[in-house]
Amino acid sequence: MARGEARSGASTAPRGVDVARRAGVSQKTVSRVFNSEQYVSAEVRRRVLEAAEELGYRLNSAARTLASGRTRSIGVVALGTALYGPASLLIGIERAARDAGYALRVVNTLEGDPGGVAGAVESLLEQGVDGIVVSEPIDEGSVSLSVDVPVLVLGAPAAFGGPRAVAAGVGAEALARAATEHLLGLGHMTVHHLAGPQRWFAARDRLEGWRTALAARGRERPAVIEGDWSAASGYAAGHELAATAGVTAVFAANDDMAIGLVRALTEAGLRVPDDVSVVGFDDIPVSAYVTPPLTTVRQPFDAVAHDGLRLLVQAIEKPDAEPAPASDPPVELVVRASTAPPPTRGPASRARGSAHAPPAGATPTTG
Amino acid sequence: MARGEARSGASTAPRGVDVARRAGVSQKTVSRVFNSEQYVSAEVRRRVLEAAEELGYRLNSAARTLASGRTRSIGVVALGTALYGPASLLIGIERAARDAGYALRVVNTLEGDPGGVAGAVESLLEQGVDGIVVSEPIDEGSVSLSVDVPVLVLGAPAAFGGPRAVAAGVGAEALARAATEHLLGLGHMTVHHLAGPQRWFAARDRLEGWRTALAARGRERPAVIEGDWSAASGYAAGHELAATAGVTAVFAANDDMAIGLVRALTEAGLRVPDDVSVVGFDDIPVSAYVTPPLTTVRQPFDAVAHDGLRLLVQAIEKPDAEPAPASDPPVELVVRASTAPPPTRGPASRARGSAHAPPAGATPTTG
DNA sequence: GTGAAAGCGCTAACAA
DNA sequence: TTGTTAGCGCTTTCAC
Repeated sequence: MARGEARSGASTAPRGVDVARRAGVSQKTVSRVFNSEQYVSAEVRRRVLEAAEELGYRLNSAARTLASGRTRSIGVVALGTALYGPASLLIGIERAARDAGYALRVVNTLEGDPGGVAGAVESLLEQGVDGIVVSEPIDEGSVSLSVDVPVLVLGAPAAFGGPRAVAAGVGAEALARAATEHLLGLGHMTVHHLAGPQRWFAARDRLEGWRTALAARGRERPAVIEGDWSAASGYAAGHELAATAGVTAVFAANDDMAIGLVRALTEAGLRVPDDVSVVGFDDIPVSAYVTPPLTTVRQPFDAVAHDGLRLLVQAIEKPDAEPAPASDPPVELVVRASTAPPPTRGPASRARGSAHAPPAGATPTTG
Repeated sequence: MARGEARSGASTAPRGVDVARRAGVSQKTVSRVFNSEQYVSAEVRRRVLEAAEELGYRLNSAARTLASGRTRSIGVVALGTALYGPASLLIGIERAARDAGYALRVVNTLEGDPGGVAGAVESLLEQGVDGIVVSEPIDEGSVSLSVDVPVLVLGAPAAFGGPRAVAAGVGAEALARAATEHLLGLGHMTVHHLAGPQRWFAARDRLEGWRTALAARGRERPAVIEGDWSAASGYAAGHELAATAGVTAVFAANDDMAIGLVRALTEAGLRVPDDVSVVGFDDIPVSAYVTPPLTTVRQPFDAVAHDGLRLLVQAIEKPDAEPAPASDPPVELVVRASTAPPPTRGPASRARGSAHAPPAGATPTTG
């Protein structure tokens, strides 16, 4: 059947042979030009490019994939891109993938989705990808994935992605430790922790960092309150903490919860940071402008996405090379106005209902 | 060359014929089963499925695409997924696409990217997509795109996506009008507007809604301040507005700017809402927990993504059918504590440096 | 209901 | 430096 006839699916788009005919070369030469292979004379290249331009030629990626076995694309399994962290990570991944010459296929797995991560991976495999990024997964208790393409796990143990997976992370544990140490350094006897949902590896890492920092100083470890990342859960936790004696410092596992927490404390008549200091996690865009401006910790999403993708691309293109270890991302604590030394007089002296003092400026201080 | 030999790219994955052989049928029958075609006996279907299961067979999507001309995937051009609106929209698009049986290819175009939207579209076309979603584009002054697949434009005029494009939107103009009317209804003589960057269609729509609401009541239209969506720009605008006489109500084009704005006003000694009322836009998760809880407007991202994708899929699968018009999304104003009637005494009576009264609870009131 | 044959548009291997 | 040949694994068409 001739091209352009009624065969459904037959498109009218120009093919390599059309360009070849027009340029007076073989189809293979057109292929060479579009793959930037060597051994094509400048003159031939020019003619091919010109012919392609005139025809509006575009490589057919399905044909390419079928013939070469390579898709030149990377699949991403993302969870809850509504959250600041995962969303930021996705942006970094997209950029890094594009820079490396890979297109992106995205599957979102909302928490509680049937099939979960495994199902998402399966669907990516069906679409055809050269590698897979599992971004900030939650622990579903499933056995590790077994796939035949390289896997990069972001923000979780490499083992999560199967035996041959590589991993990269924001170093959440070190960041959490820094946040906790900042509070201890201000003189607080201990630090309470408002944790994220413990099904998330990201939440566990932060808890672990907090625990480590307290242990290093031999401090008492108060009971952990577990939130769900939302400001609403931070708010609920805040009311709970306000009713607890001896709370002078709280490390929240993300900024949203910290903001809800601050609000609840304030409503309960506690001043932040005079009575209670609060540290968040993420450095979301508004955290410098809430009242008081939030001391928080900034995650190096770009660096992590970039590093991680480098590992993944290496695993795809040079499967035998030893994977270079991911570099340790920098710890960046942003000190603003929600933290201060503990109150010198006991909690009994807390002035209920008093308004808090005008906080310091919103300009972040990096340390 | 036999399968499994050294030809690079030759994978060892089972093919349709392998399944066919095992099930004792032809390869075509395997294809029928996996495409849910009719005219396959239950017994044959069962055998095929069983054989496929045993072999771990998976359809090869590149081969499918090449043979059928259909990719079963949709490309998304997203801008600045770091922002709450675009990120939320992307989640909705992903879900709607998956429900419709399409995979997603995503290209991020950061503002100022060379090539911009046109370049992103070109790269999607190269990857192979059956349709394209342009999500919340900015006006780059480029002529409209001309592509040979259906285009859905989200949050901008359909014309932006070319002659045959369809469009859907959050109804930002109506939402902005509602926000402005809420303030006027409280008794404010006029409402100032802190606009988003006017290269964004989304920002223009909000400005237009504000303008319309003022015009409808014949009110004076104050000079517009243009921000860049960030809390920092809202903060700068806030200091500017604090120095302007007669400002009693401000409508900010998003919540981040509103939060920065509130902070600047507060620092300048103005109380929100006693001296100045502020309305945001988006209803970001923390807006209920900042001080005071922010009155804002909620965008129906899910509904829009869903509706829009329905249009796009229809354009892909039934190109000749008349596109059903997108339904008007609901207007949802969330009234919290950042808005109140204007101060009865003149601005001169504003108590500089006084702390603001404890705001009302953070529970949203929908109206 | 099922099967055989002919491509889809490209890349791999080898020849010239 | 360029061309030839043979598939990649499916879907399509048409025959049975």
